[in-house]
Amino acid sequence: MKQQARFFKALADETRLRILWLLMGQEELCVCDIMMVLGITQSKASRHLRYLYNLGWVTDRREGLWMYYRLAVSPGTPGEQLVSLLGEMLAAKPEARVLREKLAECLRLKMQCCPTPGELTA
Amino acid sequence: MKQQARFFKALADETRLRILWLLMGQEELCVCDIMMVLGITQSKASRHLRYLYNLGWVTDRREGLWMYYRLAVSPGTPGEQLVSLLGEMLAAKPEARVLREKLAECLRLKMQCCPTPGELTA
DNA sequence: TTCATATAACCGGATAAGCGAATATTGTCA
DNA sequence: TGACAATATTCGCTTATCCGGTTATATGAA
Repeated sequence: MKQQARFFKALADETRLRILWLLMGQEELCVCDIMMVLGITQSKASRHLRYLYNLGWVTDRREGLWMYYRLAVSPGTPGEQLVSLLGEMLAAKPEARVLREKLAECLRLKMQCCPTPGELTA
Repeated sequence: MKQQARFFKALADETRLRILWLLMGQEELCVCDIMMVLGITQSKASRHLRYLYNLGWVTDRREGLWMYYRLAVSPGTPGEQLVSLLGEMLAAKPEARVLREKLAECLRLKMQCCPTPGELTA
């Protein structure tokens, strides 16, 4: 049952919840997106993303200098049920809505000034 | 979203998971039941039960010297969904089954040697 | 009241988690 | 190759968490 405790520990941190929330609303995000939207340092963003990666919550994909992360929960697994539950819990929160709006704005600006193939198809 | 992080933090500890698991299988339990089944100190059992109590996961009921705790998740809430998800996750675990068996044995012995009205109706 | 029992609360100490700053790694381009 | 950019990792540091042991509180009985 130590395994289960570690599983929930991933959700026991506000920053990681925010990251998962952003990834729920977008196919994939790079580290700098998350830094900007959440207003956190690069080291903090990267550290929590690696944490989630090591526990299997997200996968990564390198594209040039950028590392893109995306949610990696298989349908029917506890992880998937938990993520959708988390989504329900946060959908009502104004704070969470604001994050989604900031994300959309951030992605819009990015695509406008320096579009990449990755972003155009996403 | 700090609230949600605290919510999941309750499940980020193996002892608390075990306690919730036991409470899922029984109407209510007193502190000494949990001490015995999990093989932990009184201080540890009480501490985690108060933790769960303060976060609203369980309610307490005093009956003489004993404090009985029971799960306090309202149907349809995230808490209830989470508890049932946790139940699914643990049901397959041999370790969790063993705990339930130890609990049953422990309650059987208790009822045999010193039955109380509370236990007889439960 | 005094004692015994069950539980809660407190107290250090050990361990783990989180952080920013600095550094290392990896990939790109000239 | 060297310079640069995005990300990962390491390094101290601070803070939070968990623990066993102890003490305090509450209840019931003698």
